[in-house]
Amino acid sequence: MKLTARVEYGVRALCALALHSRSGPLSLREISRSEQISFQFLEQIFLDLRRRGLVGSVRGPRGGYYLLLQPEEVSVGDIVRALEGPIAPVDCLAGGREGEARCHRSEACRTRHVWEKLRDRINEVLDSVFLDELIGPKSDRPAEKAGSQQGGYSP
Amino acid sequence: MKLTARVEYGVRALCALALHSRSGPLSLREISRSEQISFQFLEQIFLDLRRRGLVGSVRGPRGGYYLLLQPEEVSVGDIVRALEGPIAPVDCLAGGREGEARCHRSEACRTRHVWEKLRDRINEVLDSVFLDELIGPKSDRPAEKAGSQQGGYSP
DNA sequence: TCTATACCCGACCATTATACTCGGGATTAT
DNA sequence: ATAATCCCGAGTATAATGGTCGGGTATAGA
Repeated sequence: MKLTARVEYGVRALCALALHSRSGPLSLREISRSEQISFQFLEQIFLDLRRRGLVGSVRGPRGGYYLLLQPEEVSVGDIVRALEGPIAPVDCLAGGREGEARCHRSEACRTRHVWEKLRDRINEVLDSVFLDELIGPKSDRPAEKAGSQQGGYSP
Repeated sequence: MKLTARVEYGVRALCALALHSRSGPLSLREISRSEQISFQFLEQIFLDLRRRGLVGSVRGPRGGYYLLLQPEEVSVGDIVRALEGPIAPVDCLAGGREGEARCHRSEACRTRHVWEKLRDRINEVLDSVFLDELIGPKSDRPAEKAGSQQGGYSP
């Protein structure tokens, strides 16, 4: 019952992006430094986030990533599913939609509805929190300043 | 966000125990066969279930395991926690109680309350389902019959 | 046009967790 | 005595995780 580091990093990184919204794209190098996340690992994570349509990218100097949606439109659930795939606490729940994919073992199906309920609650919780809540009210946020260059965190 | 096979097996095995309640202990050999779970893996699982006080054991021929509580007193959450330890979707939530164990990274704490909420909902769901619900109404249950001997499933 | 900065991406690697297996030992009904 | 059963530490094969590496390609600015 654990989330991966990918998800933790992804959420934190997208918070950074959300806080940076108005100042153009934010480079992975900067996120890596400010969030203390391995730069190369971050690259992997952002490839998925881009493929899943959560962020856009700009190449070249002064490039980086930016949110494709408003912070209040991106839920933690979106991030989790982008980085870990569909949430399914047990294997027999993964893949296929509700009706099909029934277990071959009738006994297992006794417990199936528990796992379905669990899956639904997990999705509900994760879908109820959005990036704008995570970064807090505007008054809370540090004034944006253009960060310094180079570096990149490596554990 | 996955439960382990240990938990799946544990829940199924305890259902078997619950269905067998009145007929004395049930041996792992029988559970292994009827639930198609590796016998030796089941042994490991039941060691934990016993240490955590969910089942009692009887050694020797005609021995086996039995529930220490009524089926309506054992929740799926009890089983999960017995077999996987306390539920904590991210590491910084594991160990230590509410107040202490705060993250060293202030940024991470922005997201902390999401994971706490998630953890609490997961526990709620798992604690709301009990063994008696899983095995269904009495009318549903197959009449108990003394199972045949020997065997033990191995994948 | 050159160069540095950034994203892009497949492949690799080390560590850990998982899902078992193995080889015994202790207990007890028959 | 025998055989069934639980008890238990240690080993093992596979997969997932959390990275790293070595190259691309695009592009802003000198």
